[in-house]
Amino acid sequence: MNIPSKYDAAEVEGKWYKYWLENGYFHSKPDERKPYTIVIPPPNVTGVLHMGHMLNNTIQDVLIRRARLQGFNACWVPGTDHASIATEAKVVGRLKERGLKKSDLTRDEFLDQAWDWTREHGGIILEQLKKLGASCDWDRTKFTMDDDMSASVIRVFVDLFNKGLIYRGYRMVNWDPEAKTTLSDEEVIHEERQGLLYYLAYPVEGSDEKVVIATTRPETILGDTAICINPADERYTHLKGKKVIVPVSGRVIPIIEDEYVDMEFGTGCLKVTPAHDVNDKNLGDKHGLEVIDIFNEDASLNHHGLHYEGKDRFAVRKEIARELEEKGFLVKTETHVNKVGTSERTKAVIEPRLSDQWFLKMETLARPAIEAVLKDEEIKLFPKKFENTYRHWMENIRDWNISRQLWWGQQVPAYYYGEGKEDFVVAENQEQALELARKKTGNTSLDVSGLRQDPDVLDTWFSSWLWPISVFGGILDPENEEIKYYYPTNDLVTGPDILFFWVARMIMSGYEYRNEKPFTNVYLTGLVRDSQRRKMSKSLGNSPDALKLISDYGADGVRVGLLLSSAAGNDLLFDEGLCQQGKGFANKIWNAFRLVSGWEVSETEPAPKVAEVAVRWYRSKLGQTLHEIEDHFAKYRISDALMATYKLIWDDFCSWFLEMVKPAYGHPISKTTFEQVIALFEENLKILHPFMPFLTEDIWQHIEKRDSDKALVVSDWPSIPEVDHGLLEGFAMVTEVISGIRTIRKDKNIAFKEVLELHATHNGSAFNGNLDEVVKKLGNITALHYNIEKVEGSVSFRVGADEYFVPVAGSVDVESEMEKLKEELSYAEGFLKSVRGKLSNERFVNNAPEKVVAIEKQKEADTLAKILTIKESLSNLGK
RNA sequence: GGGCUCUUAGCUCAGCUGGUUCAGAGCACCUGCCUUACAAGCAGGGGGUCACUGGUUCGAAUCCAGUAGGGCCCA
Repeated sequence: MNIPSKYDAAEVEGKWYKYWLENGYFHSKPDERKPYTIVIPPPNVTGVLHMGHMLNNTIQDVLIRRARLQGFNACWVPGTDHASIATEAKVVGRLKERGLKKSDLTRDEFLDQAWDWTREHGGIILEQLKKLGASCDWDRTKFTMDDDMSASVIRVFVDLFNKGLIYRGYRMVNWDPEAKTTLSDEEVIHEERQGLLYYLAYPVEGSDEKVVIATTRPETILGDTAICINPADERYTHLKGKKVIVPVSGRVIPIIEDEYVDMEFGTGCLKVTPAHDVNDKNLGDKHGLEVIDIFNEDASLNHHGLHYEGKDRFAVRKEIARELEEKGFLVKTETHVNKVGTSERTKAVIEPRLSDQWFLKMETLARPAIEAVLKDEEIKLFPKKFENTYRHWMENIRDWNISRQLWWGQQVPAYYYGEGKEDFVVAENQEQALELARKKTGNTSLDVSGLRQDPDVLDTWFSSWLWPISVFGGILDPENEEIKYYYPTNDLVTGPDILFFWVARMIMSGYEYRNEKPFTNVYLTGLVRDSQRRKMSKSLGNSPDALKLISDYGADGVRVGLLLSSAAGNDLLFDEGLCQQGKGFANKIWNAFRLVSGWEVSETEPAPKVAEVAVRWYRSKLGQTLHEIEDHFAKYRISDALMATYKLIWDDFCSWFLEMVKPAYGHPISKTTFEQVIALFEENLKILHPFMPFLTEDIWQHIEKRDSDKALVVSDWPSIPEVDHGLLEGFAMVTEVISGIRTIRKDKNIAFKEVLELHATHNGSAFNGNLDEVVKKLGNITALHYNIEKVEGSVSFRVGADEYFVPVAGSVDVESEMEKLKEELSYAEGFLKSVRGKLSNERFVNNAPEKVVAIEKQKEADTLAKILTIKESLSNLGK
């Protein structure tokens, strides 16, 4: 075998990814095998790969590659979403650079621009995923704005409308004045902001009295239509039925009473601005108040703002505060911390705003989704703790505002034929709409020019909530082969931040449109943070360049680095050192391979006993570890599965096994042993492949020239070897013996090359099945003597109840030997005391299970024996 | 303000239905080694009142209550 001395990740990764693609290993089509399906959480089409994506997709790749090895028909569907707000913001930004405004373009012209942008930037992120090694079925790549995907969305809208679940409502919505669109509640982030609480005095009509209210938003007084007091508040009883004059505008508004008012907050007297606060809106509705909207869509003031018309809300806040002060209306200000809603996308402060929007009723849709997760456990969340969060949201679910005042997305399929609120029809296309409208109005001469489609588009999540169905064409053609084969999918891997946005809604659409769950397991990853626990963000600049990491540490190294510290649901504190560890691991395996491949193989050399026991032992160890790994995977503890693999390969395979089978310098290895070593190496590669696909495939192909259908990526997951527990226990004891010998070498400055002899108090039975050969080889021991009571001029150590002696040249330091023995003795005596304490406690002996008592008794016996040997050694030394 | 959740070694975290899997892992740290696969390595080692206070129990990191301090979600 001709092996390069250095592992060149960059070259290897490019080569094997290409090979995998050329051979279509990632492509799936329905067949007689069981499917294993994952749909990717579609990233934003114009985004770039960040650490969150890397983690997320590494986990998906681990799962899908393992499933592929296990013989499932593995299908990982990739794709992107159109991200209305983000993409539209970017397109608007680009227009601005050219001195253009969105309103300068027609809708179609604007959409052309958006498509241009998508074509230029879209797919970058998918190319980056390939660098990471993602084994997606690229032939299936979908985009939420593909024709069939959009058609699915429109069909679902029409269907839900016809079922009475979609309605148009005039509601208080979250308005993003920068993007000039509404946002769903979930897209609003509440932040604490330091602000001022303004105390304003409103003159009471027809008296000299003034009533003081407290507000954080003095500019909204221009939209006030009432003052509200608590009917139980005796301070204001005398004001009942009176009116006050709004400062600056001079409008006269009523004083109303409602128990909603918190008497403790501020002055206990509340200004009511129904157009700009959702609670005030409710009060207004209840008391039949006028609604005065003082803002334009960019949150500058309109004509109700009087002399502030055209100015921004924050500028007006300062200016009106000054005016109020000058005119004597401002009593005082206090600093005040309050929560302000901001846009997830644009960071703009959200303005509550009344407008016509489309809503989806959630209550009936939520019902099966609640049961599936919390009752029937048809769908499992990992980690389970998220079920509480899920429950809380689902049980308090509110209707979903699905319209957005944007152009980039699926246009709401509602067609208006008149000015009345109900003068519209909903249909999949204009022709059907026309037909419906003619029927509804009885006006047969109505034509398309009399129809006006709603200008708004649908929320991007209204596309992605159908994702597991629509990628397989399950909405447009519910009986097609693909959807029947691949749906429901198996695992979903995503972040907890979109548990409601996306996961919960997919579950709802799944039951509504397939009458079946969309996936069985939901693995929620942690957020990737930096080592100071800060969220990774562009503005902080603490997010490492994903591709640079891959080029520095190799994709395998980065994958290992990310996975090692990402216990499910725990945030991952990213540290480049972890990638370094991953790279180091790759290097370790590479060198192990170089060692093995450098051995000269002899046909005639018989397999030594030590190699024979080594092989038996490693098989057992492999079996034991595979059981652990299976268990970890079953619980979605991917990092633990990796750590178990890491220790198996590094500690057990490299440090113990290879050292045992390694032929003496200049000697060949027996053919039998060599073949066994290679076979075990291959089993390691299979287990490791999901985590480190490139390195493992490369070594696999170096081991021997293989036909294309024998690539590692499509080989088979190891069957679990039988575990010989007795052998594992014996070996564990042997490692302690070897460790004892090594410690003596170190203490006495004896080089490993220098041979030693070992004397043991037992009769050799503790070294069953050639384990003595292991001691000899790894301890560099020439002779083992059994049934020894004591050896003059030797250093001793104990493993279990047995004592071992190593004769050393020169004088033994009796003092320090005795010191060590005394320490051991006092520890053992202390231990004995605690065990006897338990055993002498009647209630323990009577109440504890027999097994536990027996264990304690065994401990007592073992410790007594140990104490005896230590005492003997001490007295021997003392002679 | 409401709900959920967490606090274990210097760091990041395991520790299941209380009992030798009970105090662990990885990294970091310290001490030897350039031993012919690997110094990105090998061998050895130190390090924790399991946040605090009570309770239940023969027995508590584990169960219960309270306190303190983080985090998340919602209003």
